[in-house]
Amino acid sequence: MTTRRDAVHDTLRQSEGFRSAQDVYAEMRQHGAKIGLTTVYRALQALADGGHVDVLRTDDGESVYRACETGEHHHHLVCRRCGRTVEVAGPAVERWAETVGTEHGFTEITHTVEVFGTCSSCSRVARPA
Amino acid sequence: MTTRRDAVHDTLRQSEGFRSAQDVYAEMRQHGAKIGLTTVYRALQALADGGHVDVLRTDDGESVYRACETGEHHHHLVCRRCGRTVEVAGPAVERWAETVGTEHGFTEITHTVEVFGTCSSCSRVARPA
DNA sequence: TGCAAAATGAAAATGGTTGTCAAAATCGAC
DNA sequence: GTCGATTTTGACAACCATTTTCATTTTGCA
Repeated sequence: MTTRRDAVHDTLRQSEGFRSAQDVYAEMRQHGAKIGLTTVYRALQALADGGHVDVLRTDDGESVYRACETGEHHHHLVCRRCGRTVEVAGPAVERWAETVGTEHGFTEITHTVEVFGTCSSCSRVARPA
Repeated sequence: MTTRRDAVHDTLRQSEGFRSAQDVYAEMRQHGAKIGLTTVYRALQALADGGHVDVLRTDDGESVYRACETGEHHHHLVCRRCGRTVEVAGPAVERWAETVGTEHGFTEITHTVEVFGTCSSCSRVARPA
């Protein structure tokens, strides 16, 4: 009962960066897969719930997904131009978040951290913002 | 030409935490203000563009706004239950983001950092997740 | 005062995402 | 293998925050 979900997962794994549900759907159809948009959404949600893929929101509110190489907690360094993504660890940040939260009497502390930049390839190609 | 915008800004300033455009609109109408939803959206965008308010996205894709006390770069510690928000500085995080980006050959580095938790008042009231 | 430019807002359009529901695939028991 | 029950699927419609449109009102300024 997971053929579809695996197919979605595989498609995601073949991508360098974060992809939207619609992206994944379009790509799968192009490769001849018989799958509906609804199913792609459901598969991505299931994968995200199970911690198999990471989710984040673009500035225009789209959810984008990425197959993580590691199951451990990590953050992302994302190229704002081409979407290429590097997984990075930040023990110092984890500690900082925990400390800051505790200092103000907060409990059950979580955090979101994403770093954006222009990767070396992209900055070589075009300079203007 | 800024009466409306100021009114929106004021409404935002009276709030403890982040508010959605629809929230702000509803509240202004309740207080008798004659303003359209479109204008609220436009005002919030203008304020955000001008750096007068901070924007972030909720998990369900809604944009929420908050009047910052400081114009300087800072992050937020947000209570996930009541929305109460504390502005926090994190010099260590700034440096970390910059370093991590540079190490991987990225330029023009920016970052988003938000910390979530349950504030002391809320954790006293109810325990379950 | 007059008029051009900007602001306003009601209503319609947009678009990603979710809900609905009937058809198809899958599973388990016999 | 077969049959009914359960799950999965996907076309389509519904949702809803946000944006666009556009006609009207207000404002800026000579």
